[in-house]
Amino acid sequence: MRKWTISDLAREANVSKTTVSRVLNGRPDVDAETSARLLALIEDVGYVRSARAVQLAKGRANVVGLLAPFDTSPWMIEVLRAAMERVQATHFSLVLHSFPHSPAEMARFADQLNNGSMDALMVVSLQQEVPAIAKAAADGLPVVMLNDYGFNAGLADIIPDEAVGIAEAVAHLVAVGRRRFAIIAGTPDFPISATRLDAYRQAIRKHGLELDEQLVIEAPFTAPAAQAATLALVDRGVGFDALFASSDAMAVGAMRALKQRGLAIPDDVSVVGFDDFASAEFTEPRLTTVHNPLYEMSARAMAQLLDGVKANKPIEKSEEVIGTHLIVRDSSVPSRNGAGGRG
Amino acid sequence: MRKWTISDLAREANVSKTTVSRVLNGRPDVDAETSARLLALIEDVGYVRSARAVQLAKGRANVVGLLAPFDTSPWMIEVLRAAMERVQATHFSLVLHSFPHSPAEMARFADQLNNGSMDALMVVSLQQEVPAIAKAAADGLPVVMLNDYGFNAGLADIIPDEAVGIAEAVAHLVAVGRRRFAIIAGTPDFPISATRLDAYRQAIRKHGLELDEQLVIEAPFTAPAAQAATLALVDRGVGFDALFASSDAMAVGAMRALKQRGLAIPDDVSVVGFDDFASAEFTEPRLTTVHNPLYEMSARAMAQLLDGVKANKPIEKSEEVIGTHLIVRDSSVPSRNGAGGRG
DNA sequence: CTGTTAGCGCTTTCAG
DNA sequence: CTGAAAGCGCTAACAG
Repeated sequence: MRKWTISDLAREANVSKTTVSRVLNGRPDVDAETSARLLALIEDVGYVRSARAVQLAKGRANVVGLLAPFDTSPWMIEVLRAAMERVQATHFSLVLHSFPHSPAEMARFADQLNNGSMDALMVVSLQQEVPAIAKAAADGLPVVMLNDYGFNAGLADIIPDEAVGIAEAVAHLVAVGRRRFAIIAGTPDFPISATRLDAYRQAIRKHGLELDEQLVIEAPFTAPAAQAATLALVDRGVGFDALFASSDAMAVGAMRALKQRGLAIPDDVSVVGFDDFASAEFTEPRLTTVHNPLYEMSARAMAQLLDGVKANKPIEKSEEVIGTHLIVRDSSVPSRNGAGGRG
Repeated sequence: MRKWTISDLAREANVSKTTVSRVLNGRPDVDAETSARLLALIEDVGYVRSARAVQLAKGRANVVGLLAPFDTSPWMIEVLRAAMERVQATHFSLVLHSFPHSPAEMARFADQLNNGSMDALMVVSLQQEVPAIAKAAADGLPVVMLNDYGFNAGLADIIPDEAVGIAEAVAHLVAVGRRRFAIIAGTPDFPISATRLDAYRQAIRKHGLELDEQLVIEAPFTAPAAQAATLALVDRGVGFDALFASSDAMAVGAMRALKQRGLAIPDDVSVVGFDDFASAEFTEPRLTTVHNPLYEMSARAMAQLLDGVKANKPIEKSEEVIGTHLIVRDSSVPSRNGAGGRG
């Protein structure tokens, strides 16, 4: 016999398909002897339930979709790790979807949203309005966004509380004696650029200091761009002893520029980044940075989604915030320690 | 009407389900007018085919599974990128599976292998025998391994040709004037440790030189371990001017150690790594390294798998090799350039 | 505790 | 060019 089905088992054991199904699903209302006999047979012939048939009959696929920018982002691995761990503890599967680039891809994705191939959806850093998603959510699909920053109104969104970690960073810088704060801010096309800049400015104020606007410079979120910007910043001639780069990649560029100008890190300038990607361990010196809680956010999103599926109800609009915190490494603590220092 | 089905469409349009199905599948043998009318209706009511029903009827899920170590490996993103790109060009989906850690997880995975939830499987860096996979493959499931190094006999495996890139690296080191070669080798529990060490040794021989066994030291594949090993190596007092670290992470540790001992990179010692992960751009100096062709390997594997599914036949045992090459950055070319140099 | 009878929504011979 | 009928393999009332 090629592949056993529930009917084969039923015939072989002289019971009905229903009974077999009950045993398969561990229902209590089956005679112990019958159950044991069936289980033995199942084991014996190596029967395994057809996932497809179950899905059709149950009207559910036990699949959560993950829509994310796999093409670019190295930090996606953090999101994946968390999602996988949560999913693996259940009977769900995780299926990946890249952002649809062409209209054709968008159409296919919209179909997937509605053809029952997923029971829930997690969307990472979309940051653009996609009506098909909102519609699916309105039709009852549990959807949680990560880092959407309000682009898709009405959907649940989970974002990091960047200000907390940045405030920690500033407090740390003050504690090690820094007073002249500079920042490589991101470009205005990303919402996070302003968020991080504002948080930095506010945090500095809380310490009775002021962010000198001459020490603010914008750059794209890449190492080379930040390097150029930092060079320009140093060349303005306005001294600074603390530099916050709006991302780890930018921090790398900034550190290169500082070294180029003969400034020692951290002795002349303390550098702090944002993200805490794996690479932060590999910079020289190792980078002090604000941990971006992608893992935690993803875990949280997945928990909400799985709950949503189980409860069989959509997820309400909400904006959940996950705290960030500073990871102190070697790029920020000068050896000759200033004011509040402990050196 | 809540959710349109093929029957609803048939009734509404006064045709049979069969005809609707034909139109849905773009079969040519349908009256043009009927077809147009149906298409209009479909568009009109926003009908979308149930993926689950199609899958059950067709006996195929159009899913390729990806079994991989998501918990640890940052380079997985490369594998994912390639796999997603290939998959997105088709009507397949990619579903993720983490390595089963407990027997229970293994049992669940083995079930998935046989319950029709995937039509093909790609396995990354498993490097341990998993009979369930071999069995599924024998039963007709297309399976391709990446970096399995023969642990699962009888299955198709794709591996990098590390020797090519390492030979390039050695040639490069010779060209910039290096003659005293050292290596931080991996520990023997990983097959790649010996592969890389041997390739290095052979390459050096091809240049009429010899790898001094005093300049070989083993360490786990991490930065701290490599740092300690490098310190020990330097302290042996046997001079060297070129150091090959068996991974990028190890190279980072090695560079730290060299700096600790007052050695300049690349002027005193040229450092070359292996992997070319994103972090290689972030080291100081930027790391010259052998590119690990994970992306290419994954793309190749996916192509084979999709072919296998389309042709509806298993994939034969094979060992495909993908070339590697050297990426020259700043850690290897000394400013005062030696022998074959071009400075 | 167990079986009967309908589906789940689509595909596919086989006739016409 | 079109339709009837029989599945795909399992679940789920509803009776007993």
